Amino acid sequence: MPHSDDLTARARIRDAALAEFGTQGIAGATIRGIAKRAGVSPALVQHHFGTKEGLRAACDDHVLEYYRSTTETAFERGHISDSSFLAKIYDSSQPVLDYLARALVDGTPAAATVFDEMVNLTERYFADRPGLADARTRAIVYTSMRLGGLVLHQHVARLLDVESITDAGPQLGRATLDVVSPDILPDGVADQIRKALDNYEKEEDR
Amino acid sequence: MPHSDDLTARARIRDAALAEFGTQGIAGATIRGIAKRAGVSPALVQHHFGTKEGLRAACDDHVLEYYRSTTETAFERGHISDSSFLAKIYDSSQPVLDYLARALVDGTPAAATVFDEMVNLTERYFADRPGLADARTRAIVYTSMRLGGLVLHQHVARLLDVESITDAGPQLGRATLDVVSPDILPDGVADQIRKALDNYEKEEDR
DNA sequence: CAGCATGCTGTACGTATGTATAGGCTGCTC
DNA sequence: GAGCAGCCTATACATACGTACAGCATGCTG
Repeated sequence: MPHSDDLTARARIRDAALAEFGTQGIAGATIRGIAKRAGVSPALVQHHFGTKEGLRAACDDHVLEYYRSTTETAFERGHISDSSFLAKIYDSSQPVLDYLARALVDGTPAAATVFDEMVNLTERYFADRPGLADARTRAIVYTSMRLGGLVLHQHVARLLDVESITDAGPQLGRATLDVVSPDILPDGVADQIRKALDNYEKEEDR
Repeated sequence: MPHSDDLTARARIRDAALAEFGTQGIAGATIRGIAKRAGVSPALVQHHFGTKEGLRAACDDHVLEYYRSTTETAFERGHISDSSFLAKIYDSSQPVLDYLARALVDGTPAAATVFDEMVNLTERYFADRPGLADARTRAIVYTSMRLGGLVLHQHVARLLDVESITDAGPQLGRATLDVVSPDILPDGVADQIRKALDNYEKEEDR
């Protein structure tokens, strides 16, 4: 599905850029490398996006819009349970995930925005659970922890001996449930997620 | 204390490299930039470390040795409670932390080793707690989560409005206690950490 | 004091990279 | 069919980078 030939060249370049930025880092990626991956000339990259920075900004826009649309549909369907929402993110295409992980470390504006909005969502979602720290700090720590698995995906995948962490979704979901305190989740959500994980695996077995 | 003039030029170059690699990324850092930061000529960098890759390897070695020595002293003192151990890591000098965070994402050998060893330690430390996932996967997820706060330190610091996350140690510690399930920690450890945090703050107030 | 190793610098070279420019091909409009 | 706009390429250029090399000062050794 990804990288199909029926995409416009512009879209193919953007996808290639996401992948290259994601795997090589923003500084490490090159226009020529991106062009090669997209199967076009380096000059076409410049034609569509102007400069490397412009291309990176376009990637930022794309990831941000992707993030916004997924959270929005999650909201519409009413089940903005934090986990299903984050599951959406993990269902993103690999290039988008790789880029987001890198962007969070390289400090692009979109990554900062995604982080901030996730913190805001989490803070609201967790409501007023009692704890040692204030709700805001807890939301920040929780978000950094959940995204940690994304940013460090290569190590998680390596130790689990899978190609991509998306190949170990339920396993990771269960372990996450073990690690995260049920006290900070709204009542009943933990059970809800447990059931969802079971159903997911049943469907996969068919 | 860091970056003092009484260090050998070789050590100053290494520290400068840690900082540059950490802030700019490995591909983004340049020999010239490192030399400038260290206050030496670019040629001296080459004289001491040969190539950029050699310099990076030296940084890897340094971080790995730093990590090993801190975990070792923690072992010797008998309190290899995971948290105090991770607190040690967070007490590392800023350049070392920055480098480690980048190295985990850029995928250097030392970073992979640190990750693996932390997983092993965590797995042993958590012993045989019951849970949905196996102990190994839980250790992997837990480690990725804890290191997530390190790798994403810039966003955590930004939202907490502090210069460095080391300026918010107890606050982050408390929030972490809120987020992490007490069930996976050995009995009594949560209380232990709580007390340690209180003592730490008392000492700081003096 | 001659010889030499060590730490350090200045300069130079080849290459890769971002970017600018000129031009070609296709398909549409009048 | 002439003209033109959009998509695309080939070539060229300036810069920054990693690296090689020759040389200078200092201090130690015989």
